[in-house]
Amino acid sequence: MTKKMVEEENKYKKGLWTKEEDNILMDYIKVHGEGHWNLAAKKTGLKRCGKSCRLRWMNYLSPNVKQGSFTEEEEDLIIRLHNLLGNRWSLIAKRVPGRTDNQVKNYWNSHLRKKLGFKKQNSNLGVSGLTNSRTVIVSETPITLSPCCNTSKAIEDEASISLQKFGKASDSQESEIIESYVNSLWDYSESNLEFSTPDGVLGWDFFDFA
DNA sequence: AACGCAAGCAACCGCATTATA
DNA sequence: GTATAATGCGGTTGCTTGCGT
Repeated sequence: MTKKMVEEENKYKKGLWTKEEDNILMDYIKVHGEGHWNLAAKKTGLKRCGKSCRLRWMNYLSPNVKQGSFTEEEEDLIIRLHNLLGNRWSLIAKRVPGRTDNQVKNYWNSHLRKKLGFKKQNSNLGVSGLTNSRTVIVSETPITLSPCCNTSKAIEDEASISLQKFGKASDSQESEIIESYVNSLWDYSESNLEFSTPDGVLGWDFFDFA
């Protein structure tokens, strides 16, 4: 390792944030607002990179972040959203008020995955091809669900058609489609749901996004 | 009391995407 | 159109804490 590389590595502090660092960052954001994290890192004199400042604010310091353990309602919501979206933590977090993607991800990995008997898996579910099958593809044993609701199916079909229509959609287009799809499905599912499964393991509607 | 182990979580890393010059 | 910087995301790491022996 060259001297320059060592210098570069020592430029920024790593590890847990101290109370003092938190206060410095909060004071800065109170005055200047969020954003421009690299500038914030420089101006505050914190030996942290902009990325680290952003993460600290987003995941811990922001008044919008809810601390403490997850409620049953939140847990329920996360499970349902994960079944719809896969490991798209930021999308899931947007729908769990006060929770960050990191919180949701940690909670899923440390509590829910175990609880539900999910295998560890690399998944980028949720985007590249809605199918008409209703299969849980991330559980130990795939569960095929019987389609029992025309409205839900219609919403799913519409999302599928939209995605096909765009062909190779850009990420933002795709996100938009998924967003509206989830909204529709979510609104719908709030008032309905309880799909039957052959073994009764899970009681909601699942879609195979693979 | 001391040790080892596992769980939980904060933070880091690498990559992708978006914005700006 | 291209290069560079900034931001966002998801996977992973490693420290802390609690529990069992």
